[in-house]
Amino acid sequence: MTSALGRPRDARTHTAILAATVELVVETGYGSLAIGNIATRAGVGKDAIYRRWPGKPELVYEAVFTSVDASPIPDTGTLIGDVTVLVAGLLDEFAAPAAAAALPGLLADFAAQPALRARIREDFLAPAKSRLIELFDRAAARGELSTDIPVDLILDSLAGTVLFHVGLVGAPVPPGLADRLAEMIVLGIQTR
Amino acid sequence: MTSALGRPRDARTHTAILAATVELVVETGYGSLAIGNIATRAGVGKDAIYRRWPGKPELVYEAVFTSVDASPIPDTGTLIGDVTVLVAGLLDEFAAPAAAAALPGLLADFAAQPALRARIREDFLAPAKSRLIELFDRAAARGELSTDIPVDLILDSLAGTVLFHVGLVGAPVPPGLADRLAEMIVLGIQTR
Amino acid sequence: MTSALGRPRDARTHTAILAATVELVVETGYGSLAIGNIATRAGVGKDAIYRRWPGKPELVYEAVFTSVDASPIPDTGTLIGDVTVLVAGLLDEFAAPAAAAALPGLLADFAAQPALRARIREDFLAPAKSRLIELFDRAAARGELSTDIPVDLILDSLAGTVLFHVGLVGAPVPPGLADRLAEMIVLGIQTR
Amino acid sequence: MTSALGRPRDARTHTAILAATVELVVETGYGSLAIGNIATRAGVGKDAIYRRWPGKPELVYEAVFTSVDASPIPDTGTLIGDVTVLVAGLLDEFAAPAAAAALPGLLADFAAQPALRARIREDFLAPAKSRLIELFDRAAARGELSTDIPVDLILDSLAGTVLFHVGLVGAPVPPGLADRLAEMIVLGIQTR
DNA sequence: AAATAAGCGAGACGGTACGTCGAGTCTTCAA
DNA sequence: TTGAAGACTCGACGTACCGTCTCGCTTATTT
Repeated sequence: MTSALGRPRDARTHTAILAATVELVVETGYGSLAIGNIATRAGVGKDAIYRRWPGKPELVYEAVFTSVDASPIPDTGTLIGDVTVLVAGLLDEFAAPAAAAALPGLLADFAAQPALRARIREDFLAPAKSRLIELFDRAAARGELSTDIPVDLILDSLAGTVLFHVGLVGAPVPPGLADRLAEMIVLGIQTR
Repeated sequence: MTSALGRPRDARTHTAILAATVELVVETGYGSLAIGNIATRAGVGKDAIYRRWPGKPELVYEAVFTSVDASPIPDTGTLIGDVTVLVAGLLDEFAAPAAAAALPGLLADFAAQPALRARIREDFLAPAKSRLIELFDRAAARGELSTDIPVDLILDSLAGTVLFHVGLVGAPVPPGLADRLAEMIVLGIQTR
Repeated sequence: MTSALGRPRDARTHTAILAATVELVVETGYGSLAIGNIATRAGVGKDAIYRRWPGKPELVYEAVFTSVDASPIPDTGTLIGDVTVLVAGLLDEFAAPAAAAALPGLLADFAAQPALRARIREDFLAPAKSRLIELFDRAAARGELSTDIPVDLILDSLAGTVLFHVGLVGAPVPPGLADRLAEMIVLGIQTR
Repeated sequence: MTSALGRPRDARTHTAILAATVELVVETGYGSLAIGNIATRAGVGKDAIYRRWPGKPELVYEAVFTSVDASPIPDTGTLIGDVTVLVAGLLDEFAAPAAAAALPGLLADFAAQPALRARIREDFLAPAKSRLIELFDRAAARGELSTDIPVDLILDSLAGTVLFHVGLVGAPVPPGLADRLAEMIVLGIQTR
């Protein structure tokens, strides 16, 4: 059991850094976000940041995406209902101001480093995939679906579509987007 | 007709800059790509670059995406065939080494600037949309399709899926990806 | 006899360059004086300047010091009177706006290049020395002076004092400066 | 008493910068002296220089003229002796390799900026003037001198002559220069 | 008249240095 | 050991001039 030696880390420092990060990423955008500015805004030294996170991508990731897997797996009784809830959740999360501001740059930095690239798969895709599989298993048990489902393709489609719309097109999310996207994909795979 | 005044710009300089950009973006990645290094590699002064392009995003865009709209609109006789050809074209273009290396960072920079964000819509989405509409019109004429088609949603899905897979997941493109994606989307809209 | 081949140089171009140089050196100072700006102000190409002068120092020198040796050798009847006139002439010339603005930087550039350094001696010191010698010869003939006069030292003193005051101290020239300087030096050498 | 906050400036960095400046100004001359090269030679970042000095003139001034007022006020018993020592000191200081290399360009830069121009008067002329006044007071007490002495004129003459000779004429300093200059000026003012 | 040749304004060209900014690390004192 | 402050090296930024060059055009002399 490792006991803490020396002065313990201050939780308020942690909080202040994350809060400052969220504020600044909205104000200046991810690309113009400087660690030094975050430190100043948080009333903190730069080292206090580098002591906790290896760099900007990891810090922003933690600051912006806190509740990724907090939401429970939906169970509405129909596949299309479940997928709609899932997509709506994605949209909610990615369309938030800080997320929308951070996403393109953040993804670019993650994509550029193999080590971070792996985290996209592990932290984001893998849990989402297991959720999807559960939905499909339930749907198959109800007889809604055949068994050989291209889960990876569906995952790429759902996430890619949402990210593309929110992060790159930059347009506001139209009302029925989640419903229409879920319907299209589910019909596409149900029809064989 | 205004005749050119002063010494005209050297086409070889132009070419050398674009070539050096493609080389370096593959070698170092978009984020580490420095204008000064491009200039040195091209045997050119930095001014020669800034005279032609306002910044790194515009330069890389022109260097990497040259033949966006060069390919003819496919006409295979079936909607699913046409869309497959379209998606395969997207995959070919985005999976090329320079494009794959440049894409995430490039999209981040474009997304960060409203002026550039507009260019995504104008230079990329608008032409793609008109192509899609033509395919759908032909399909509707053949009776393959009803008339109220969510073109924007389909566009987001096709482009988003391809970009997500190539740019972020970073995995090699599996053999049948184009066919399976096209099939899923087309079935998804034909059924409803 | 070499006859002029091709189009002869335009005298108005010459004039315009010199005029623009004088204007700009007063407005911006010697250090911030750029050949390109002179060309623009004169409505002229940069080559028209480089065709006539090797560089900024030579151009400014010609633009600012036109009438160096135009004034006649003074002959007032007394040595002190002659030297006073000489010093007053120096002060007039060096205190003019363009000259005062150009002098320190110009001298620095001349001093930095051995080739130009020689021109200080030839174009400026040598003629002044021969003038001084004539004054001293006349004074010796009148019995005002012994014969072994340290002409070089006197020259350094007169020129150095005036340049130091005008160029570096930057103070306005006090009324009796020429008289008092001439008196001090002449008495200093007459007493021997 | 305010205690120093943050990491204190490293004295070795300071020293290394000044040493590199002296070396380079001798090797390349003042005009070709580049801040970036000084930084490289000193093994230091450019910021470390700009943090301490506002620009090249101030840096070179501090690097080259360290011991301006270190020498004690001479007291030889006669005015001419005292002034000779003073002039010899000026010559020694200005004829040193680094000083001779820096002087013309340095003076030009100082003269070009009003703020620096004032420093010539404050840091250099004012102390020298008070020294001169002390010499003259002692001489007057000994009866060597009348009381109304044009101190400013004498200062301009001594400094101007030395600077002109060393900085612009560029000739080596002849052996008896200090004696002869001091003699001329002192006789010039003693004779009334 | 045609050929030749230099001058001319405009501006592109390869360089070099500028002064600023951010990165990530290090060093001080205080808690 | 944490923490705020700020100095440290490094590297890229975008700009400004340098002095040269390459255009189309003009203005002279020579054939």
